[in-house]
Amino acid sequence: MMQESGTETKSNGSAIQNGSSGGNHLLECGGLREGRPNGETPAVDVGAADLAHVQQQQALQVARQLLLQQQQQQVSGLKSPKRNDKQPALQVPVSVAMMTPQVITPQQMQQILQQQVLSPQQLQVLLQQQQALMLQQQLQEFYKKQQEQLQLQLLQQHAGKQPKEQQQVSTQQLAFQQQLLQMQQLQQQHLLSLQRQGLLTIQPGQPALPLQPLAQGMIPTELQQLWKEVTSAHTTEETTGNNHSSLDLTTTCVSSSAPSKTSLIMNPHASTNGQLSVHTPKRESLSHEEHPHSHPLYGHGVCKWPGCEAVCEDFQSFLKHLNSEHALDDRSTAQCRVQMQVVQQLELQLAKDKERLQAMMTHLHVKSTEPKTAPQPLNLVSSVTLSKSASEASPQSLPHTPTTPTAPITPVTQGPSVITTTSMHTVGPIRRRYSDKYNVPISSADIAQNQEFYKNAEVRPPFTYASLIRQAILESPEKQLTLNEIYNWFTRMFAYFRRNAATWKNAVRHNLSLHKCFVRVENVKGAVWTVDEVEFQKRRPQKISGNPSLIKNMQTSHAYCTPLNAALQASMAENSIPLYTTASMGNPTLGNLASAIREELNGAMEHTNSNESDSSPGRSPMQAVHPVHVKEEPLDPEEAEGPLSLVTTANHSPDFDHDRDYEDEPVNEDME
DNA sequence: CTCCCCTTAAACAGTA
DNA sequence: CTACTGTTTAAGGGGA
Repeated sequence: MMQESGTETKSNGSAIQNGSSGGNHLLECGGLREGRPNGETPAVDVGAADLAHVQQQQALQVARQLLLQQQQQQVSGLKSPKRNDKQPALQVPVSVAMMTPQVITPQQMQQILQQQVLSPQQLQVLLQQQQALMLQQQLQEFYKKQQEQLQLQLLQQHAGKQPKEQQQVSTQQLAFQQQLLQMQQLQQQHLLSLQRQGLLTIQPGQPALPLQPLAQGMIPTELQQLWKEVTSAHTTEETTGNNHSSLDLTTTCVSSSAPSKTSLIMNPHASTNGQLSVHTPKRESLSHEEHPHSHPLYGHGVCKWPGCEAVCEDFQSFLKHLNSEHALDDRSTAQCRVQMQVVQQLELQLAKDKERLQAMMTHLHVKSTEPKTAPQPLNLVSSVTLSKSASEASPQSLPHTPTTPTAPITPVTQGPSVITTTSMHTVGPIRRRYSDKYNVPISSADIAQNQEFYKNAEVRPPFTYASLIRQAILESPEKQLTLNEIYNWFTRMFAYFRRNAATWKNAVRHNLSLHKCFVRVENVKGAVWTVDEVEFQKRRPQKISGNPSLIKNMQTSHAYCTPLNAALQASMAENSIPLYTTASMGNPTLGNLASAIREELNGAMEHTNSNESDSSPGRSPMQAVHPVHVKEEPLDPEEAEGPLSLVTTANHSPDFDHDRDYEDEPVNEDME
């Protein structure tokens, strides 16, 4: 107000300005800039617990590769201090291992990962090598199986039981054989090209690979995928008689799969497949039984093509949909690339997080299974003190330190994430924004995990400043915080905010001033900030134009959520993990997640029936406002005051020392 | 393309 | 004077 001299209509202007809003975008999208002062790219981070199953198989491969490499190193006289005796049991030739992924148990894998011998970059490289190798192996194996299958079918055909069907089958099998030939040729070409690039040395444990060839590594999988479709469709056809779509699909795809072009086409399949060794046995069952719905892109009656979610009644319609909507075009190609990135980063992230978790547990000497499943959205309060020491010990510590279990305070955390982030970004020429958003940690299984994650990982939280500020305030016992306390909450809860203080603090102040939902309350000792929930929720309805599919909307309305969601859905579906889009509400873990998302980012729903049901007079955030109007609506100036009651009354607290434990920052908490 | 939201930067004023 | 707190404005990016 005091500034009236400078610019007139200050106060008015702000009021109007604030009237609108309703976004819950995350920092992720808009926020980051390459040119930032300290330039730490907000990271790639996903608490990938949800993907654990999916990743496990992949991790097994990585682990194996790790071991092999280690062995080689050892042979050549390099230090490998931490290996244990398990290796002999693990040194399975890759090819064999491929066929029997179970050779290495998850425990073994974890052990390997725990040894932390490799940096994230190394892991990534290994991962890619592994993918290429694995694809190769799988392809070969697949061919064998296919041929066997064909033979079998041919034999059966000779036996000739039902002429009609068999005739159909025979024509199809002719096509199969032709395709098989084609594929074999393709495969050989591919093999050659791979080997030419040095990508596919048959010997394991080779040095770092260029990243790009990975795309080509997908080709075998693509073919494999095609064949899978063929077989599944084939079996389906035998019963349904509708064979055209599937056959067309495959033939067109195969024919169009000129070595150069195809590399990108089927990447989503490839990615999904590639990391799931599970498919190996699955394929088998596929060809024998009827598993029409086992298509990686199809599940729960929905097309799982990232970002699609089209409803397909049955598998046939799905195939049609797939054919028409996700044909070979620029968009699909781009999506495939994105998906590829997603998978890569998730894989990497999982490994990293496991590593981190292990280090954390080691550091804290905690039992490995943490029962804590925070029922609340983002209540980090409980465990704050615990992690404080660890997290704040070193904002940016060494990149990668094999943690000795005895180390008192181990810098387990941020280094890797930062590094990987940058490396990932340099890797993918693909739209970086996407990648960033994909890596929003929403994926982690529960909130608590996210909290820990953010405390330690220097990853930008996917929440707006407003959401975070609100969270900070609501978590406080008095529902009010001083600016400095808010600062401290930020630094305490998010490793990311332990740097660039000037920037984000400015942003915090800016948000406090800008948003009506934050109310400054004069106090004896100064001023505290409170949250006007009504105001806060006012922003929500705009986007979530209330309707039954609200949850879904909310997810799609969050940019960060959507891509990741799509990616995760596909992955989770593989493991029959309920999607939090649709089924999450019933699921304890994912339900938490979903509710957290809602709480954190939208606030609307949760508060309607819980917190603020009383303070929001009869206007459900959803229905109250029509989609758009809000913007210019010059909301009456007094409305900011009305609901205040719920907080203002509490602002007596003479000192907030119980809430301010700012060892972390030299800030002036005791300024008076 | 436009509108809106969010973030970031920065200027500026008041206060301790 | 300096540092902190608050308020505003503006620019730029991204999503709808």
